[in-house]
Amino acid sequence: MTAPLLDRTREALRAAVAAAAEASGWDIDRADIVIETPRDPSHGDLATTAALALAKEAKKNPREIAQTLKERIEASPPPEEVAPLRSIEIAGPGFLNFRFGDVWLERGLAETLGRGAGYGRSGRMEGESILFEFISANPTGPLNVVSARAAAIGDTLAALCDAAGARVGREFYINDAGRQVRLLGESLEARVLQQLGEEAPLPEEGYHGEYLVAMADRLISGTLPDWWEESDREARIGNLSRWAVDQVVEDQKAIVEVFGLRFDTWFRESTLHESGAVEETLEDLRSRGHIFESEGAVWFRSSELGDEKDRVLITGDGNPTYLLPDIAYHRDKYNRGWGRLIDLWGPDHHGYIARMSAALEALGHERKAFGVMIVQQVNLLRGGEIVKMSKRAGRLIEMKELLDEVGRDATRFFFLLRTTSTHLDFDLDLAVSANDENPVYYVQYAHARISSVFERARSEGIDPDAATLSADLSRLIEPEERVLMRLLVDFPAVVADAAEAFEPHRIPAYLRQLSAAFHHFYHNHRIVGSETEVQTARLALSVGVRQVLANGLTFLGVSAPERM
RNA sequence: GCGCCUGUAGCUCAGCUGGAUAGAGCAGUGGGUUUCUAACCCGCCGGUCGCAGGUUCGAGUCCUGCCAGGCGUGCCA
Repeated sequence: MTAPLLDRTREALRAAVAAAAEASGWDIDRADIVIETPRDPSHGDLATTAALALAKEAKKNPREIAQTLKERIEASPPPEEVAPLRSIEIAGPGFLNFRFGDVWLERGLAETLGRGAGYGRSGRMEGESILFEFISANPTGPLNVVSARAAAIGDTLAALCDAAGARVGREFYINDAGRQVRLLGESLEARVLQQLGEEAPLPEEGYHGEYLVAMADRLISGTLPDWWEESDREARIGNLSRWAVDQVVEDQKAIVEVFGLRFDTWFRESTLHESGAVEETLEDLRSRGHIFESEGAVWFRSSELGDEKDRVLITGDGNPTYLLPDIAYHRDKYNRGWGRLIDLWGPDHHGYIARMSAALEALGHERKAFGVMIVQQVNLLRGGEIVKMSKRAGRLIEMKELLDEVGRDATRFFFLLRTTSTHLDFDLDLAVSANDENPVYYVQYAHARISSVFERARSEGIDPDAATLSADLSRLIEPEERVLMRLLVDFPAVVADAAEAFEPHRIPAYLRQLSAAFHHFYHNHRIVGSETEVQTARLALSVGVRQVLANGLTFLGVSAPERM
């Protein structure tokens, strides 16, 4: 696809600066030429620090270099149809500030209107294929709030990378094998027996949550399955575990859907054991020379690949540790054709990154083809106090409770507001508050407000969508209008930058900025009722703004209401 | 001990991969639209960017060392 206007413009300027430097005999890597948006709009539309970067090598005053570059660029400017340069200024220590003709922003608005719901997409990450794995909780209980945060981030990140042109997948990993699942079965057995009036203590490290009581109810209230009476206790535990896992996974699927996200795959660990992929992986590692045996256990020599010590894959009593099937799982992802794997893990897993990276490198994959984002912990605040959570005691805030109390829009918005790597204080009182203290409404309100303006226009027989076709965009000359147009031009780059940096929080930040600019514009200028041609142009601008608000909110999984 | 995250306004946080005078929201305070939604807009108040060095034309951002808080450091998952 054609690159968005801002990307094209930057590229054209970069080329012009590079050519000017080269003609002067200065050597600068094209990629090192930074073309940025000045913080202060009075410094122009775009700026470069190239002269400052060249100062050392050229052994000249940066302002002199800037002067030379300026003259050469003016002598052979970038193509008018991409970057209609109106002036170049030298400022400060040697910045080059570029200013464009009005037509530049008008083209940007035209592009926004032309691409509609597709505006924001680009080809920045074309050719990449990325599989995002997130939530991936043990199927032993309800999803909690950290899972909710990971869900919001993973889903939005995938959407952003998709918009940037990458092929993406969303995957949920179900650890339905191993000790925890067995404990789940044993815990459920105890709950069922208790309800049948028998003395049956919960296993020491079992699951104490109330949800197992409810689950036992469900199991008994129907007729107990045939396998319940099976004499072999092992078989009964196995059946209970499977049954319980299915129940839990169904619940997880349901709540995830309420949260508004769809996984492309729900991958079960057990399939890796059944298919022999676990053994295959071990043999693969062995044939590549990364396996040794010691003290009766099978080890992976991960210390040779950056891990702090070697890791056990098969324990002394012959069972695989969690690591081996997990390596097999990631190996499977590559085998399914994904070029890059991104996992979202909780902070308690950070020590695990080195060994997994080592394993995947041992299997012949590039280190940068595997990445882990640590989603930091969430503190829920109520009345200014941290709500204590404890998994062991069975007291934890479930994702479902959060959604019931706060609702999907506010929950997702709050989780996406902050950088992923920081601990998050989630103020429940603020999130549920339906007043102007709540930042969620600010963006949604801008969208609703524009919708309301359109309703008004239609009541006067004016069709806003038709206005976009006939509008003379050069009638948009007010400063507030130009600010909005510039923000619209920025949008695809904001999306692509957020995707490449894996920083979804940039989207809500941008949307707040855009909303603020619209509220400001709205306050100072009339749309419906202004002079006809101006009215048409302003309606077109509003269509563009509303479209970008909607597109951005869609990335976040937050609704864009017509009225509030 | 070692590893990871964090430390920026009273509170919660941004700061675009090293640039120009460090920004928002909330709280506080004072105003605003008889016209398309006041869940809005405008003003004021508020800063030793944890501390100390270093790198350079330039550091909140990079390097080193401290200080403080959180999490981790299993032949558990």
